[in-house]
Amino acid sequence: MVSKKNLVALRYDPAELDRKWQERWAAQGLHHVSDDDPRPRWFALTMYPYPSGDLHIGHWYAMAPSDAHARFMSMRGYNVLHPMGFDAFGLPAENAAIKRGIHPNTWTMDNIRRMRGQLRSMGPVYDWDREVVTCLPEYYRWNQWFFLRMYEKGLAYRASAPVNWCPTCQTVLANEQVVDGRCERSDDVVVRREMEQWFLRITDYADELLDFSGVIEWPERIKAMQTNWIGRSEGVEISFDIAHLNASQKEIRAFTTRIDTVFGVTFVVLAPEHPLVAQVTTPEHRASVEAYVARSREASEIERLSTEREKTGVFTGAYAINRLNGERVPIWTADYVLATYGTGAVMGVPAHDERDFAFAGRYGLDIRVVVAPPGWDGKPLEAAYVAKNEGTQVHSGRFDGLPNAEGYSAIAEHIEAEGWGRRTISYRMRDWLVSRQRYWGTPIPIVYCPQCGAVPVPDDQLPVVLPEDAEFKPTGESPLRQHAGFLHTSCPNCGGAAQRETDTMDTFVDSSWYFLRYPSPHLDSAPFDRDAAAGWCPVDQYTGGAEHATMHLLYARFFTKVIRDLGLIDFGEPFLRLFNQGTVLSGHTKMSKSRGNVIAPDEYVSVLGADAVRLYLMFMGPWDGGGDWSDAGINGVARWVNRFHDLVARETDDMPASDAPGDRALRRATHQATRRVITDLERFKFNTSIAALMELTNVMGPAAEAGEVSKSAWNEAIEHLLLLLAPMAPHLADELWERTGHHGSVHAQALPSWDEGLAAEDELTLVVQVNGKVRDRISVPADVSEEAAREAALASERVRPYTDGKDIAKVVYVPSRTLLSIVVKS
RNA sequence: GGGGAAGUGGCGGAACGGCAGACGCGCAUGACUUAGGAUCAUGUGCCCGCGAGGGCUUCCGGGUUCAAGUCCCGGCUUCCCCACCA
Repeated sequence: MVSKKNLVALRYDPAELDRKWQERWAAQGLHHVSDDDPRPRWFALTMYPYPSGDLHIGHWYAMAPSDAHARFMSMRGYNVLHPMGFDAFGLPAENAAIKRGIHPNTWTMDNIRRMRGQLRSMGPVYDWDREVVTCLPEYYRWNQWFFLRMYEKGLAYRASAPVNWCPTCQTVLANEQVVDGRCERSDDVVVRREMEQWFLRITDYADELLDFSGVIEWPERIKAMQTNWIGRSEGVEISFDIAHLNASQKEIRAFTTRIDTVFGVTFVVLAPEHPLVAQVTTPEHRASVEAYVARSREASEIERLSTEREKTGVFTGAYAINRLNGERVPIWTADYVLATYGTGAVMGVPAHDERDFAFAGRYGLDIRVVVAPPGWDGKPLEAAYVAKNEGTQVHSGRFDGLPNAEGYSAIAEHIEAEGWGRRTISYRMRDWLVSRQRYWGTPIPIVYCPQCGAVPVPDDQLPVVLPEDAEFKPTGESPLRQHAGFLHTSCPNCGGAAQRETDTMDTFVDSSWYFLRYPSPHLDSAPFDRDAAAGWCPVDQYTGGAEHATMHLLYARFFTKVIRDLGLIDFGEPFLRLFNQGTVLSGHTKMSKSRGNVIAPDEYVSVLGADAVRLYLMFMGPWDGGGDWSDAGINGVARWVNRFHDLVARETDDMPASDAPGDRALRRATHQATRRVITDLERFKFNTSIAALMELTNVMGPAAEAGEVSKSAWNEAIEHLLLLLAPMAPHLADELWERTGHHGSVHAQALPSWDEGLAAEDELTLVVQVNGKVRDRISVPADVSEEAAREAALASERVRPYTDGKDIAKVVYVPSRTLLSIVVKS
C-alpha cells in the first residue's frame, strides 16, 4: 500500500520482515501453549473483541501492549497463556441481516476470518488452537448448561418486567438501540411495556460482590463504580396502616434511610405501577388516577428526560395511618417513585427530602420539621433540611430532644419492637434481565408444555441449536417465533406437543465465563476441564476497557461465584489483577467516521511495520491514559527504530576485544536501562521502558563513534537491547537477534539481569541547598562521607555568599540523594 | 445531585517528599546536499541580562516540612461513570 502520509522511510522492508517472522513462528509452533510445561503458569487475558469487521486502532491499543506484557512474563520464566477469541453473538449481526440481507452467521464468520488475519499482523503470541468463538454451538451449549444449573438452584426465574417497546417495529429494543428516547431504526418514540422475562438472581450475591478484600487487585475507580452500581443502602422498611381500606394488603410498606424523620410524614406515595394503586383509589379519584397511571406507563423515555424533573402526581382519595403518631396522611401516586427500587412506595417527608419538598410545594402538602437544624429559629424551611447527623429531634413524641442520629436508632428499635417494620438493606442493583427477543444469541433451553408448564431441556438434549434458516424480515417478532421447526417440539416431560422458549440470552452471558474455556477449549463433555481450569485460573492479569466496569466485570464475578457454589471451581473471583487501558484519540477528539479522523492501523503497519506501530502506541503516554495519535509521533519512533537498526548492524572489527576506556560508562548505561525496563514493564509502564531504551541507544551511538568501547561491552549492550526490546518489537528483535549470530528465537530467551554494581555511578552530584534553594552542584566520589560532603559544600564559592556571616542552624544530609540542606538564620 | 480520576514547557509526557521538565514531538541554528519534508550536530520552560549571572515556574489560595508537582485543608477547571434509588 502506498501511503500519502509523510512517514519516515525505514532502512529495511518492514512488510517483508513481519511476514517472515510471523510465518516462522507459526511454522515452529512457537506460540503453542502446553499444559505439560513445568514452568509456573501465568494467565494473561485481554478482553476478546466483538467481530465488527475491522480491527481498528483501539483494538491495537488494547492488544499490542498486553501482548508485550505477556511476552515479558514469558521471558521472565512463566508458561504464559495469552489467548484470543471472539464475542460473536449480538445485535450488529442481526442488523446487517435486516439491512443488507446477509445471514448473521455469514456476516459474523466472515468478520472473524478477516479480523483473525488483522490480529495476526500485530505479531501476537495468541495460540490460535485455543480460540473461543461464542456463536458456535460447541460454546453456547454451555451457556444453556449453566442456565439450567441456575434454574435448578432458583437463580434463573421468569417474571414480568418493563421493556423498551417500539410501536412502529412492534418489537422490544435493547437499551443500546434506544437513542435519545427513540428507536434507532424507525425513529419512533420508545415506550415501556410489561413483558415476561428471564432473570438471573445476581442480587443474591450483592453483598459478596461488594467485597473486594482479599485476592483481587483492581483499580480503585472500577471498584468504586461497582460499589456504586450495587448501591447498598441500610434503612428501615416501615408499614403504614390501611386496614380500613379493604385492599388485598392491610398495610403499605415503604423503605426509608431516614426513619428519624418518620414523624414528619405528611403523605405516602405509591409508584404508578404499584398494585395497591388501583385498590385504594376512591371512586371520585378513579378517573384522574387511571389517566395518570396510563400516561406514566406509556410515558416515553423522551418525556421522562424532558420533564426537567418536575414532580407530578395525583391523589388517590385514600389515607394511610402513620402508626407512630396515629395521623391520617393522604396516599398519592407519582412517577418520581420507582416501582423497581425498595418497595415501590415511599413515605413523604417534605421537610427532610428534596424530592418530597418539591412535591409538597407543588401540591400544597404540609411541611413539618421533625429534625431541627442547629440554631433553628422555628420558621418554615426554604429548602429541605437533609443533614443526617447534626440535627435534633422535634415534634417526634417521646424522641424529642435526641440528636437525630440517636433518634434514628431509637425509633428503629421502637418500630421493630411494635412490629411495625424492620431494619433492612436495599440495593439499587436489580436482578439481571437476560432474555432478549432476538435471533442472534443463545436459545434459552426451556420448553412450555400445556400440561407441565415450563420444563427445562434435559442436558442430553443440549445444545438447543439456533436454526440457520430463519427469516429476518422486521416483522416485529423474534425470527425464532416464526420458525415452525424450532418453535414446535415435544415436552421432555410428558412427550406432548409443546413450544420452545424463543427468547435468546444476553451476550453478556457468553463473556461471563469464557475465560474458563481457554484452558480446555475443545472439551465436549463439560464447559471446562476441572483440572485445566484449576491449573490456569483465575486469570492472573486481565486487561481491557473501563467501559466494562459495571456490566461484564460484574457479571463475570457473579458467574464465577455461582460456578464455585456449583462445586466446579474453588475460587470466587475470575480476575485477580485488572488493568484498564485508555483511549486513543485523533486530533484530541474521539475518532469517528463523520469527523473523518479515524486512524486505520493497517496503513501504518504496511509502511512502518507492526513493530513501529506497537512501539508508538506504547510510547505515546501511560497506557491507562490513552493518547493522541500523531504521524509526527510515530515518525519519531520510526527514526529511533532506524537508529538502533544501524547500531546493531555496526561493524565491530575495529573494537578491541575488551578493556576499553569507555566500557565502564557503556556498561553502566546498559545495566541502568535493563533495571529500568524490567521494573517498568512489570507495572505496565511501557512509555518509560521505551524511553530508557532510547537513552541507552543515545549513549551507544556516540560511544562507538568515539572508538572508546570494546567488543565485549558493545555486544553486551546489543544483547540487552534486543532482549529488552523483544516483548515490544517482536519481529525486529528476532531478526536482529538472528543477524547478530544468535541461535534460536530471541523470544525463547530469558530477560537479561542487571548488576547493581555496574549500574551504580562512580561520581555523584552533591546538591547543596541553602534554605531550600539549590545553590550549587558539586561532583563528589560515590562513597563520599557526610563530613567530606559538608566540607565541600561549605567551601563552595557559590554557597558561601549565602552562609557567610550567618548562623548555621541546621544541616540535613540525605545520603541516598547526595543532598545537603543547610538552614541559616537571617 | 452522588461517585471517581486528573490539572506540569509550544505539544505528548518524566519525576521512592530530595537537582522539576527524562524520553519523544515541534522549533531554531549549523553540516552534508541540485534539493530536503532524508540524515547528522548543537540549542531549546518563562522573564531580565552582551555576558557572568539573577529572578520566576508544576491550576489558584493557605498549611505541614530543612525540603512539596508529590502530603493536609479550602477553592477553580476538565474528563469519566451513575443519576428522581427514598
